[in-house]
Amino acid sequence: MDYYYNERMPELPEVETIKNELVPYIKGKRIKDIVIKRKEIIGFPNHKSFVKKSKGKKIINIRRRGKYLIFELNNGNKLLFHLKLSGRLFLINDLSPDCELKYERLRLVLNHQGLSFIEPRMFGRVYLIQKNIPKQLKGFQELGPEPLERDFNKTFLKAKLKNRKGKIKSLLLDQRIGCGIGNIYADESLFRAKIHPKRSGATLSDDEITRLVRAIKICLKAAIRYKGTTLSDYFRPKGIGGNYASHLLVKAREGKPCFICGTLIQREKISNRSTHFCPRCQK
DNA sequence: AAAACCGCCTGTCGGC
DNA sequence: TGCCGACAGGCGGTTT
Repeated sequence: MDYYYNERMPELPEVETIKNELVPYIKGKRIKDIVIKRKEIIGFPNHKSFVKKSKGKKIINIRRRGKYLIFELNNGNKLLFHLKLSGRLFLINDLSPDCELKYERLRLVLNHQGLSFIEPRMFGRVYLIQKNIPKQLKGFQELGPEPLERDFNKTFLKAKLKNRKGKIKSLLLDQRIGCGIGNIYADESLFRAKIHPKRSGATLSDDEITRLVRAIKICLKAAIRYKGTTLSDYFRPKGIGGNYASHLLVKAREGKPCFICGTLIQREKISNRSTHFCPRCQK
């Protein structure tokens, strides 16, 4: 049975792809102007200080941390983007003021090029940070280790799951644990690790934790290789989608046969999140 | 402390 | 066909 797929948010592989594809166009470029079309899109500070502290500065590097994109400026300040559910960053060549992009909230004007922050739902934000991290970015400060780095391992995850009664699905979505993981890759990872999403974190055995760590790394790496998952709203800076959707094992496959055992994939709300899993393979 | 729940915001869908 | 309530969802905030 088909239904409307709301799994649309950029997660780690999507943000990583956006970062990789922005670097050749943006790195080393000067921000000649900043056009704010909706000032609420600026999470910190107020929009006037935001412009004052970033206009005319050079973008010396672009990094990713969790689901955040970080533009490092040559004055030591940083621009942090969070795309949340429907945010997109588009490279544009037409810089004329009458080039109206639907849902455009902010535009960085560079040399002969622009970077447009499109965000229909207005959940996404851009922050300017200097030395001190504002309280709105507490979550950024508390992010756990990057899942593709060595310090995201069995020891780390075991410590985090110890005494946790919550369901493993929701624990993976906690960015202090599953940094950069969202609704798609949480489900994909649990399927690959053969762990039922409703299992309480504390009940996972050492072997299951090892499998989960491996599964997370494999899923994320594969999705990066295919430049992310486009089900509805994620697009890369040049406007094209990612190619991982056809490789998904459970997400968006409700009612379709499990690739391992043929049982129909189920969808259920777990901790208020639409969750896909194989009721037979995942224990 | 941690788990559960709420609200932000807007497009899309299903029911009538 | 058009209206409208329900739904989705990351994450910060609030309540339990």
